[in-house]
Amino acid sequence: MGVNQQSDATNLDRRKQIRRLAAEMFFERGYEATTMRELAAAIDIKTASLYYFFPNKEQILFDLIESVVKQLVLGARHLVDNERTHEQRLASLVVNHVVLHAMRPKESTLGDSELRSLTKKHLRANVRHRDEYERLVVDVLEAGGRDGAFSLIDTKLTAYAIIAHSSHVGTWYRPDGRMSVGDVAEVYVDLALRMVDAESLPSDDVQRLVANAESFHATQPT
Amino acid sequence: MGVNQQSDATNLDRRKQIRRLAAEMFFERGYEATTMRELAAAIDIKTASLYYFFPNKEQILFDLIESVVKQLVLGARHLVDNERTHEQRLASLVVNHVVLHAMRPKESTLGDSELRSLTKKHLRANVRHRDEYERLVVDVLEAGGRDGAFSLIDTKLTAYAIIAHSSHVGTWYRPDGRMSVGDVAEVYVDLALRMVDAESLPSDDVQRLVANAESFHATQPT
DNA sequence: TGCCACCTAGCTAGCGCCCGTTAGGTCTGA
DNA sequence: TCAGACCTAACGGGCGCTAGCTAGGTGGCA
Repeated sequence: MGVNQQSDATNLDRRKQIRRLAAEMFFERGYEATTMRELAAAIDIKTASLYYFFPNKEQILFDLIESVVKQLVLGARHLVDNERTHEQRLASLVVNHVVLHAMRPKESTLGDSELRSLTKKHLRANVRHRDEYERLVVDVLEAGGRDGAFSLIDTKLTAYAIIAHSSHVGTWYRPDGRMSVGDVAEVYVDLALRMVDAESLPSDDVQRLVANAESFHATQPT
Repeated sequence: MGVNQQSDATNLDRRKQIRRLAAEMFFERGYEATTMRELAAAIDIKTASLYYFFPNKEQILFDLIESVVKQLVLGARHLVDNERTHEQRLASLVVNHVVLHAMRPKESTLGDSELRSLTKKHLRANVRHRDEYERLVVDVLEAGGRDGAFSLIDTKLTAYAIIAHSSHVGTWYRPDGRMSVGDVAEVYVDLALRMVDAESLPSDDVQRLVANAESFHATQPT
């Protein structure tokens, strides 16, 4: 071709470009329904060239799913460790979850809907991360329960419920909708606090957490 | 073959058998990843014979998804209409949702994860049903809010959250686990009532609803 | 400075396989 | 005898992936 040498300014990180478009297509059509030919066409390279950057199709999916769950755990630890009260710590978890799912809805959702397409090895690796994340949530709930800040109906199911409905944000949130990420996060924090029968947090507190989460996830490698 | 004439006792409802196995395989491997050949092999008929019962693959998926969402709406109306207080009416919705998702986890989950594989026409039909269902939940919440029985943070997001985390039951519930359907339903009812800041319901009340829901969904055509 | 080995980022061509679906035949019980 | 419930055989096409090539840089060293 010769014409395309500098077509993109981001010519140097084709990998990132592939991942971005793959996330979009896997999210919209599903992993199995997306073909390497379509993905290549969307990027305007030949199919075989994808294999220069990734060894196979499944590795692209795994990279996407893995990066999100790692980021989720990293963000959760980072935010929780800075907070003192049980209410603030639970709020950190919810804010982290909602903000990441609103910032990267496509990749985030893949981790819920396309796990079955991973190889056994990759699936195990991912389940380990998800268990670790679940553990984090359960620990915060239990600590609050022990100290009397929370009244828990069922710790594990409460953790499941908070994670499940917070993840759902990725499927309906639109940046140009009626609510900002901060608004959405505030609602979900309030809901979570009610679920454990805790005091509500002042809005300023939540917005501070949202700002922290946004800057943490914006500056992270990927 | 000649040997297989009466192989199953349910020889007459091959359609049901196909649907049951398709639900299982679509749930476990995904719709796109399941082939008509595998499905036929699991039933022990030839691939072409599937086309005697269904015109194409997508119709099987649509039948499964559609039957669940219809059942969901039917059950919700049936249960809600019999209850008087706002707390009982919200509890009805949650119980109906949880019981159906625990009774038919595979079909239920397809309606959340495989919608994108439907044709445009079928998708529209399904979205109409889902919107109708969402409307039902929103209406119960708003009525409770108007009468002061509930204190709502955000009606629509609360509805989303309740639907999302109650649907999640389908992915983790096992009949031989630590909790019965009744136990699970009770937890989710309590969580939902907390989310709207309402009084908790006596356990007897919830168990009565569970029994109603179970018998309603057991005797329904499909 | 000039040359050459090597690297990066693609490319062409095609292999081997599996996909959903169909046309048309056959067996069996009522 | 005839219709319902299957079957055999195969079509056309798309799939993931690979072997092997190449144009244009980059770095080391004679």
